[in-house]
Amino acid sequence: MESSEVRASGYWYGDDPEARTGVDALNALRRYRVAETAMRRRTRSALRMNETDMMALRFIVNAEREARAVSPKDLAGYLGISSASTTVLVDRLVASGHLSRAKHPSDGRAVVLAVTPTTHADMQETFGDMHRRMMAVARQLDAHEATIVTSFLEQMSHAVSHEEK
Amino acid sequence: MESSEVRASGYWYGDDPEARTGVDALNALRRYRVAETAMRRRTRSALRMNETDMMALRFIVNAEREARAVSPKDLAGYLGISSASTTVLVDRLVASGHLSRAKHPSDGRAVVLAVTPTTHADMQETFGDMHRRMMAVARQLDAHEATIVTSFLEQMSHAVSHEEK
DNA sequence: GGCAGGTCGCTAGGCCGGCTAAGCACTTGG
DNA sequence: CCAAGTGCTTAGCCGGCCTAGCGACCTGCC
Repeated sequence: MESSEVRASGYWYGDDPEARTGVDALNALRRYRVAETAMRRRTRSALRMNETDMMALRFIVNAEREARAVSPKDLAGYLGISSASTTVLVDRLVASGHLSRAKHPSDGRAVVLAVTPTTHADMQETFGDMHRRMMAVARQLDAHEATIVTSFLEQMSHAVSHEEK
Repeated sequence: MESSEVRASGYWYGDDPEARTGVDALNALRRYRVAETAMRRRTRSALRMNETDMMALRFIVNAEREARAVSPKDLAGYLGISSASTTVLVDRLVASGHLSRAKHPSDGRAVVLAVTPTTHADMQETFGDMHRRMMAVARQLDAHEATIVTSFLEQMSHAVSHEEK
């Protein structure tokens, strides 16, 4: 209904062809989401793995980075799936050689999960470059710009979360 | 590895407590994604519907807004699922009273999909407020800010899409 | 010390939503 | 006017989630 005024607010940027409006920013945000979703799908199919399995591996890799042990229960909580589904998920990842199960040193019921060295390297390779590119873009922002971007995204998060009227 | 310098670049904002860095912006982007994902899950469960069905309805509603007829084939293409799955999806949505099938006026093979008035209203109600809130945030940006935000998001999209080295 | 109740992970079985293959109804080009 | 193409559907399969329920183990109370 308001598409006719989309480009109407260049009043103080004059007719700078680079001038953008808030609506452009909104569209860019939508496009980013699409790009990210596509990236996830690509990664998933490249590694022959579903989204949940991906997230599980990333979670465990990150936990290992800070020397934190991960149990199936932790994983289930993080992923928001049942413990039964988690068992099957871990089975899959063990079968595909990405993960190993080990007994918990002090609790006989518990299991400690660890990624195999190969997988650790694969994850690094798969996400390392992308993460570096994103970081490079982020670092280009000066404090002024970072504040604007951060504030915009925080407000958008709020707009999206705000279920109460 | 670089967490120790996260807040180190406030050099020209001085010690303004509001000053942010690119890394903050990156984190805000990640948080936005989480918020959006959560919103989708909430909506889905509120409407007792899966993600694909949601997207299908939104697609059809938007198409109707611009008086464009939607066939199952169009839907399949948009959603990236097979025509068989689309048939079943349409069956579901017709059964739940969200959608109706009608014969195409000139092509006897084709089907035209339309949402029921109730659904149209429901969708409006469900997404209307959120969309308005997002639009309100977007409109607060002046051209300068919008340019910064848009450029950041475009570069991030690129960073994420860039699969070729 | 030993048992009652809680916790952890597993197995079994069901459902949902995707897929491919194949078929039917209709359109269209030679 | 029929052969090939197109749109949608049906049939049957599979992956990944779920709940229910089990055995092994831990722990707090007597």
